Amino acid sequence: MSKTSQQNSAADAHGVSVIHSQPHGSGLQQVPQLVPVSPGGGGKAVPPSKQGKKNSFVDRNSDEYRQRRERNNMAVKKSRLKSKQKAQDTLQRVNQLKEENERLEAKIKLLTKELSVLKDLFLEHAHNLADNVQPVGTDASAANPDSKGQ
Amino acid sequence: MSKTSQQNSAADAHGVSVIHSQPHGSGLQQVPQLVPVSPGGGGKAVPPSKQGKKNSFVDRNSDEYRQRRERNNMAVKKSRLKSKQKAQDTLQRVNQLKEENERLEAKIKLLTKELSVLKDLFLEHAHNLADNVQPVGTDASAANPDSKGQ
DNA sequence: CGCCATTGCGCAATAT
DNA sequence: CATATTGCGCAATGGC
Repeated sequence: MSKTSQQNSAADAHGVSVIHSQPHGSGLQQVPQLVPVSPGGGGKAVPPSKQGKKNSFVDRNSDEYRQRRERNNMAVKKSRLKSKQKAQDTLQRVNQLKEENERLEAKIKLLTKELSVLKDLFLEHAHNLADNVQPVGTDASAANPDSKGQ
Repeated sequence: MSKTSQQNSAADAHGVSVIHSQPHGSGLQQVPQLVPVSPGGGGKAVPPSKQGKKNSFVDRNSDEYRQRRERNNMAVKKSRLKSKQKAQDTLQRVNQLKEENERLEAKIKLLTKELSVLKDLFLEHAHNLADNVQPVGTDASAANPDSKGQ
């Protein structure tokens, strides 16, 4: 479980790999050192003959290469960490929303209850009007025991 | 994408790799073929010739090995797919909860409005009682302009 | 052109 | 012993 290490080569498409280099050596052999790069679509493989200086091969020994690799490895680690972090945040968001939801449901329950109480009061009052109360004003329309919901 | 076989080596701990080969050739050399496995025990390096059956080396050419690798690769793909799926589900869950939340908030708004209307009616009625109405029954409690909030 | 970020992939160690 | 997970490096590719 640590990192850094060593070598190898590949052939076909890109599924290659290996690590390499470490301070303390262990220099097993190296093998080709130049590897065809890019599997490309239907491209065949290495053009038989030449390749000026920078053809389609990669010198796995070059400092350039190693540096590039190391940088990419860092980038990859960083990116993955970020990704993981985001996933975790999302999970947290879910819990947060769930809590918020419960809070809202509770509030709804409360409001509903209050409404129900008030409506009952209205009904009761309407009954009172019908049973025990008489309008006093000059307008007779008030004698109407009218109670409607919502 | 394709698979099967091939190369490379390693040294220190594990960070190796490579893929295998391909039907059509590309037979770059092979190098060691036997790789020390596990940092663990103090195995030396590859014994030039044989290795009984199971010493601390891995024959990267063995069918056993290749089969094992292939199975693991499948498992890995499967696992990653599953993982991705789960992450996506979580995201979906977030949106779902957000919608639910909006729905609840709307409902709260509505209920609050209704309550407010009813309370206003109560107040108005209470004023009517005070201004134009007189209780007729034997019960005096009806004359009470009582309105309390929340 | 190069650089960093993402992403798919295989390997190997380890967890289940 | 087999599969599932996980950390890691490589290479291709996308975006700047």
